[in-house]
Amino acid sequence: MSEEFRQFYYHQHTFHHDDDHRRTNTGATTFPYSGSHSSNFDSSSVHSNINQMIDDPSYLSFSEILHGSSSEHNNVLSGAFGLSPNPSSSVVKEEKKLVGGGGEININPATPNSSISSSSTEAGPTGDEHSSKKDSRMKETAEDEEDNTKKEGKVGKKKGEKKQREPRFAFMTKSEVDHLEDGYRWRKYGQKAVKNSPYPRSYYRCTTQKCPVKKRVERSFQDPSIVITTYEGQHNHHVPSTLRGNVAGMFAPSLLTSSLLPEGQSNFVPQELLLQMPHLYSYAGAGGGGGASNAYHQQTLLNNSQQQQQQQFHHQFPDYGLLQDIIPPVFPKQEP
DNA sequence: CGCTTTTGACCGGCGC
DNA sequence: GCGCCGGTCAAAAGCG
Repeated sequence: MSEEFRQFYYHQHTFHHDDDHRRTNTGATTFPYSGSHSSNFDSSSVHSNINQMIDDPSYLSFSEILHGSSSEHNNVLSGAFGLSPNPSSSVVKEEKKLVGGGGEININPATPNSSISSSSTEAGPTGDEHSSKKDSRMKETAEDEEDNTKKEGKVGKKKGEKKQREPRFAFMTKSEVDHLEDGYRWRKYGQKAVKNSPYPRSYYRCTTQKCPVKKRVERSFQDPSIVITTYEGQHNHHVPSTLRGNVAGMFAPSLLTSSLLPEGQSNFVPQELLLQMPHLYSYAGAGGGGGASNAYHQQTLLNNSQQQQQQQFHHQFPDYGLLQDIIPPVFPKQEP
């Protein structure tokens, strides 16, 4: 399982500026960011942001979502799903290497044989999210009224209790666009400088009422072409109807996941993930509906061996069905 | 005019 | 207690 945490599916994804379609926010127009962020990189704290996600035991692999248990199958999809934090999960303490540029990302422990160490100090069963800070705020807005999640945190949070961490999903994408179209509507509510990175982290919230989903978007400072997106929570609604006409809406999670994911996970797969699948791209092109609006040209980075493994995966899980072209797995690293 | 983004302030947690 | 940090708020500005 811990190995899976360190495997991020990696998509190449080139954005064409002259086809600046319906992005919902600034996207590439603000890239690269210029700010007063310090760039005194410390080699001892390399990409702590990425490590934080990868190390976080609350992240589970996609295969765990698919099959309901941890890693019988060593096939992993892009990134890491997070369900309720598992106190027994392993935490990788060692630094990982992120090799970019060449089109290949390797996130490996520095010392493979000793890379796994158990820890229950971080993100235990109660998590450590503190998104309900309004309790001490003077102001109350209508938005607050509708946000039950926050209220729960507000009311439910007692001394010594920590708020339950929401399910999370993180993945990396090679893209010039920071905020990828995913079919849902998001409102940016914050941006913070990331320590040891010249690139800021942006915070988005799903604009649908009562939907608790949030996401964070940031760039890897080691390879600025890589965007790291972290989803938190599950959508409690479908893709907005106004967006169903485009390519994103064509692949609403309900469509995709109802037969794929365990109960309760049907709205969990982020559209960004789906949109980045090259197979999906061709699928969308065939459909015609999203052809013009889908300006993404993508390629996965599977080598021959991985492709063979992919075929084996399809053979192993025939019920993957049509979805096999939408959600390819990431295969375990090759032994030399 | 309504919605979104920007951005500085603020908060709680945590380490020292 | 203090300072740092990640995350959030909300007024102001921007935009269509």
